[in-house]
Amino acid sequence: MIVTAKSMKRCTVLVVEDDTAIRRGLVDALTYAGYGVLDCDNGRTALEVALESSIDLVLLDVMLPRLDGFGVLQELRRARPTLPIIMVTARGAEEDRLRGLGDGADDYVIKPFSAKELLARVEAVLRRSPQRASDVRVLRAGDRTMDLQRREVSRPGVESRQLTEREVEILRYLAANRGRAIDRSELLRHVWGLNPRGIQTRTVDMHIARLRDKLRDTVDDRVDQVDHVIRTVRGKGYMLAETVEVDP
Amino acid sequence: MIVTAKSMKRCTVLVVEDDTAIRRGLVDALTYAGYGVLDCDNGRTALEVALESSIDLVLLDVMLPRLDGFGVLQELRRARPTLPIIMVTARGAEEDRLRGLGDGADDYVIKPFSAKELLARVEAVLRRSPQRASDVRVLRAGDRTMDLQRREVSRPGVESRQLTEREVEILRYLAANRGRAIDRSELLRHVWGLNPRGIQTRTVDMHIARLRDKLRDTVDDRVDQVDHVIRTVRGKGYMLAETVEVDP
DNA sequence: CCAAACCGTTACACGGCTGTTACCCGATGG
DNA sequence: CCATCGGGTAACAGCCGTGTAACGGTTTGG
Repeated sequence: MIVTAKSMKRCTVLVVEDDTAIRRGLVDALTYAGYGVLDCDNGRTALEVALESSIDLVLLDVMLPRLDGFGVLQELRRARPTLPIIMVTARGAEEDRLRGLGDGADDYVIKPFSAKELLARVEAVLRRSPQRASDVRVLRAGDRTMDLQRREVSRPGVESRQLTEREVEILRYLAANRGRAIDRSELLRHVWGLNPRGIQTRTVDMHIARLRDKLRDTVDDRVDQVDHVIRTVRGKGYMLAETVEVDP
Repeated sequence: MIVTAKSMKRCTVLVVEDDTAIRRGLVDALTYAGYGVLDCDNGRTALEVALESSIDLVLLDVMLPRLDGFGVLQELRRARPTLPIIMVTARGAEEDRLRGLGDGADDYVIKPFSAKELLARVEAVLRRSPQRASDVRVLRAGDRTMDLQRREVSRPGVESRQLTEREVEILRYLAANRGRAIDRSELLRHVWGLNPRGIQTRTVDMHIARLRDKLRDTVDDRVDQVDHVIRTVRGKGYMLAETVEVDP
């Protein structure tokens, strides 16, 4: 399936490639598939465009005049850590692929490539696969550490507190969907495995409260600090504060 | 971070996929990430290779000639119950994923996928798969010494107590999988060699209790100190406390 | 052959986990 | 300003997971 899904918004791709013929081929294929396309032929311009325009994905050749692909890759990663980037490497340049992946590229294609292959990879990278809950192992917020694998929350100098299975699952789900407020129904569905019509219990709230209590941990912690881990979104639900780091 | 951790041994992955282009992509990505890679294009050969060579993980396509992915999965599971297996399914084949997970696959990736996504899945599965337990010799917790080789637990000034083979194996397995709660099923599988559906026996608990008793050893030891060696993770199982040192 | 060690099962008591209810407070909005 | 609503949490009761004593069967070693 090459055609973009109905629900998918029209994405804009930046093509960075100095060979005019190849560049045109890329632009054509992407345009035909329904993407918006910008293109340029050197690294420095690529950086400017990528950082100023609203780009959803970058197709990045390795061999470029003025600033090579790796330079662009590193700069881009620093400025926009989540921007999807696909490296375009020549056949036989194995070490380029390794280096690209190591530097944070999402994928690579090998020249020469078919339009079908290219589009498949673009689609794969754009389909931002949500982080799987099972991958979340550790959350950090300030000096607090929430170790979901060991099921405990700890901070330096304080005895660690154990977490319940439910509490772990709540944190796990919030972490896997961070950046978004989760309403109580969704939590009940995914953590409890229920399928509630409306909410009439305060179960979720209670568990959040107990969780916050364990996070608060020692009494000296100011209450409003707790919101720096689990934030209440009034009228909606709860979400992980954006200051919380999520480690795999 | 794509690069495999320093501490992780070099793992060998078996790629089973009949589409040549996709197979090559898989092999490339894995090779460049530092894995050893074997590959084959049909189910029957896959079984032979997986059972004869020393494979650490299998990437298994569902659609295969001669013996389909599920057949391979079941055969493999019977022969090597703990071998990590990732299924590769086509987009939209929901029931395939469910069936795969039900049959004991550890994870799945959906075609098309990016190299980064694939490597993330492989890493995640390898990370949570059980480690080899054979090279654990001595555990230390405080002034207690558990010598798995000599099958005894000792502490200064107290007569040492002998451990049974089962007790040694339990400690060994917990030590090899430190930092993770092990449920009773997993222990029954790895220490007893059983393949339990549900748990209805308290055997594991009993052995843990006897083990703790030997660890408690002298009466002066406070009960809650025992949790500093084998910790109960309620609703899950047991795990070695993080204060326990593991020597090879 | 006996005794001791080892092992799995059963039974039961305890305590932790959990969902519910009730009540309070602050926010919201007229 | 008051009325209403949404959220925080104290208190409680039921359930179920866990610890372990006791028992009987099996194996091991003398």
